[in-house]
Amino acid sequence: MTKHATVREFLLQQIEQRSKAHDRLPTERDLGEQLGVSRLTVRHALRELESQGLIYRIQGSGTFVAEPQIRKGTELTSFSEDMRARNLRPAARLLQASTVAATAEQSWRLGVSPGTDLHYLSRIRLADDQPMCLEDVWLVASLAPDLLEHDLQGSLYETLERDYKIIIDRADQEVRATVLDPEQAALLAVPPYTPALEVERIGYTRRGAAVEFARSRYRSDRYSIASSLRRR
Amino acid sequence: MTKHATVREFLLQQIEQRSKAHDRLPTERDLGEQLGVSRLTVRHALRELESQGLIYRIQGSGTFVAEPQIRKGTELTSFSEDMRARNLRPAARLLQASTVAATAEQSWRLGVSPGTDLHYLSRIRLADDQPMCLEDVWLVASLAPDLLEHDLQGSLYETLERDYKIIIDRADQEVRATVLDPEQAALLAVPPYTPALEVERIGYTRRGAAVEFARSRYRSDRYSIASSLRRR
DNA sequence: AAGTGGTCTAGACCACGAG
DNA sequence: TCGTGGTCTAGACCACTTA
Repeated sequence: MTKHATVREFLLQQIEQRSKAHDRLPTERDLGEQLGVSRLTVRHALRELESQGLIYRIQGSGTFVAEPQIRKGTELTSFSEDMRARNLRPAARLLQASTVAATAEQSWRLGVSPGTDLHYLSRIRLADDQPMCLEDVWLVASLAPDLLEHDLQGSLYETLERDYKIIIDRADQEVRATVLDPEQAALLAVPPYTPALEVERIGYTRRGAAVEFARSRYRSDRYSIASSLRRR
Repeated sequence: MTKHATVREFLLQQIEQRSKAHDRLPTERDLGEQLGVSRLTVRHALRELESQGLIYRIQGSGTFVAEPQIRKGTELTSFSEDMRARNLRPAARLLQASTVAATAEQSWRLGVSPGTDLHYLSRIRLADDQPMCLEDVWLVASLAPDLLEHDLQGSLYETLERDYKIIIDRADQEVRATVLDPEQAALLAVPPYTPALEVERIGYTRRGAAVEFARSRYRSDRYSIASSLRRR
């Protein structure tokens, strides 16, 4: 536990338990003296809280508690994390799992040669046992050999981290509106041709190696993407 | 121009003109000595570049140029800024402009009393003269009196900033998939019942005062939302 | 005029990665 | 073992807000 983490936790307590929106927090100098750390350490903690949208600072005036926001921010989450954050229980039903050769499009997106082995998973993702989205994932097979012999009913991100020490640290994502064809609609238990949110994602490690390409189609009646945006 | 801004600009030059992805940048100590600033100032600049996804740092190893990402990050932009970033020319065609009394839902979202005066704008937003989205906006009238007498064919955010010194600094946004009814489809020049991205946004000032509530419906054949996400 | 956050310095030690 | 980024200190001055 670093010192700035201690300061951050202390402030989180204050904010959540003893403050309302727009309450003034102690000055940086006061906090440092009170907690026995330097002002820079206090500022480090405040910077983190500000980037999470929990506080705002006005030069010459002070530091204040922000109004509660709908969602923390726009951060990368797995389906399982996303559902838990919505107080829903995530699960998966495996439709198909195989190893295939990368098509031209897939190899381009994943930065590998065409024909490279990819693990392909097709799953229905469930939330509280109700169908939430259809998910197709292609993973670079050499990074996760024998993946298909693991349990594929749970969080792929957690399996990759636990069994292969692969952390998806960053992703490029594209969101668009689409409609479900009759087959897809049947799998999601909605009428044919209802609208859906289509999310395409390429996941990378911190070093920039592409690991997965995923395409998910979410039921529009049960799913929307909420986020807090900030200027600059 | 602060010193860390100078360091940041220097590094941007290096990254854009003399580097490839995964090239190693000079050490923090070297940069400080070379540019005549302290290590903390260098770290400030590096932190900004890291948060923009332009570099990544590995403790014990070094600082490296990141692979180019599809979009900078997820930041709050006006329609006009968004279109310009896509190399399209933004415009607006005004359908309706009036001052109305806030409904229960609107007053709740904007944090004002029901019945409060709101400016209502209904516009077709164009990109290179082609319809891109339908936009309905409600603004707290007391914050921007006489707004309806201004030019409403351009960027609302720029008008608010220039004429009223109001800066939308933060927004809570929700994205979902929907379909266009025949009237909406006609205005956007697409077939009825085609899918669309619906974006609802509440815009706030830095101090947390709600300024606008906007609902936009984007043509799914011309518009998608791309973003880079990061862990934590 | 006083107090706030914003910037900056010159040092120090620690945790981690690689040879 | 050595060099890297990560953390931290005790000061200083500046820019801005508020009274």
